[in-house]
Amino acid sequence: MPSSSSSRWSPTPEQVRILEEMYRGGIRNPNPSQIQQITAHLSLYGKIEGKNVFYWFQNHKARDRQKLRKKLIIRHQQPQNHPHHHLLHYLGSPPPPVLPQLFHYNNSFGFLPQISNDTAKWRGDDHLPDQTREMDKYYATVMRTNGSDRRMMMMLDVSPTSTTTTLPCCNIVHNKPLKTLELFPITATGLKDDKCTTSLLDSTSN
Amino acid sequence: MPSSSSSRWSPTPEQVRILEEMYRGGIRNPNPSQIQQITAHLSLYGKIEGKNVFYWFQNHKARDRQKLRKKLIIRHQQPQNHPHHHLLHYLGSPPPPVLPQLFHYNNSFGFLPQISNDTAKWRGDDHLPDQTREMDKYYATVMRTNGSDRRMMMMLDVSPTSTTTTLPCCNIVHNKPLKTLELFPITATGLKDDKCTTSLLDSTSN
DNA sequence: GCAAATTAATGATTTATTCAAG
DNA sequence: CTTGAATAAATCATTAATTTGC
Repeated sequence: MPSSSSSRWSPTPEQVRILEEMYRGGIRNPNPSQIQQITAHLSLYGKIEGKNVFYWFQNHKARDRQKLRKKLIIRHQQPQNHPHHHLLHYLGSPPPPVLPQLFHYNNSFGFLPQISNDTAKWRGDDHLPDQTREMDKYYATVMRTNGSDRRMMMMLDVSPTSTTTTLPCCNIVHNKPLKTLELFPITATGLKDDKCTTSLLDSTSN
Repeated sequence: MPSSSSSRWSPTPEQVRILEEMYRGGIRNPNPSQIQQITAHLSLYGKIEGKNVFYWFQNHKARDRQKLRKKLIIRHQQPQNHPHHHLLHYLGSPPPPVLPQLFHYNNSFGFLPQISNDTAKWRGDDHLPDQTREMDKYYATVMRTNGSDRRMMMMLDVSPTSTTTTLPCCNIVHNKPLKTLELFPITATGLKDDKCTTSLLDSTSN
């Protein structure tokens, strides 16, 4: 039995492999659509939920960075005044400039690796085209129940303008019907936000 | 339309008052149900979304604690070796033991103030009663759309045990018919057979 | 070989910090 | 300057590796 009590997700090797590939491909902060897609895809290889994907990326990114930091510190060996640990914030993984071809998931999925807007945030300066943009940020908290029962929820906000009016339950806007799992033009169309499409490498500032 | 561009929520005085009362009443980490309720209630006083409530509590707690910390530091005035900011972690607000009567919201809502498990975690030592608990943790994703359109979703996890097939992508399971907003398990990210995906998504292969 | 006991990894939570609108 | 929004760091807790004694 599926174990009445697996209190935490244990990714299968395939799942890990795929996730790592995506990570290397440039994904850092998958947005909800991406999470959905990834989850759907990975669920072919074993039990998985959206939150697992979310957490995986969070942790992976953090630990990746952590490793790098440690390395550097050892390198320089200056124990004296290592700064407030915040100066090292963006050390870890300057999101890959552009994803290499590694990312063959482009084929199966529709999304580009999306250079996470870690450094480049949407500076709400530009007047975005219009809709077309789907979603940008997310936030997450998970609560657990007593024994083994967990659940992850996403509550659709009653959109401010349209007071309710139906929530299309599948609020995802699948534009086109596709085959196995694919995605719809999420992030679409090169909006400023996820510049994965157009300007991939410019920023790199820091 | 309400301002094509209000990029962030501005609570009305009433909303703030109520939130503060709840905070003083002991609420620190409202769970999704609570958030729903609070949101529903506060929406009577102005535009508001679940995530706003969530963030409000996060920020309020953090800043409350922050203030206290600052005070203490000034008090002791020992600039020399103030610790790694972690020693002060649980300084801020030891959640009120039990909420005083302040919390008249119990009347209108169904939830108890829930002393957040800030300090006291369930160290799986105690055998808790059983079910009766609703949900403890939640995870939510907020996505924002271009201009003014935002949506926050909570997707109910398909509970691990019940492998409810079906889920035609729209299987709404309103357990509780709340008035204003309802929730439903969108996307069964945990299931093997991803239902809605099959028919809905397209390949955007481009 | 195999479990119990330890340790290492890593999934899941919480807290601190940063960014930016108003 | 206040504070809503978002992200990253730190922490907790459980599972998987592994070591160890038999």
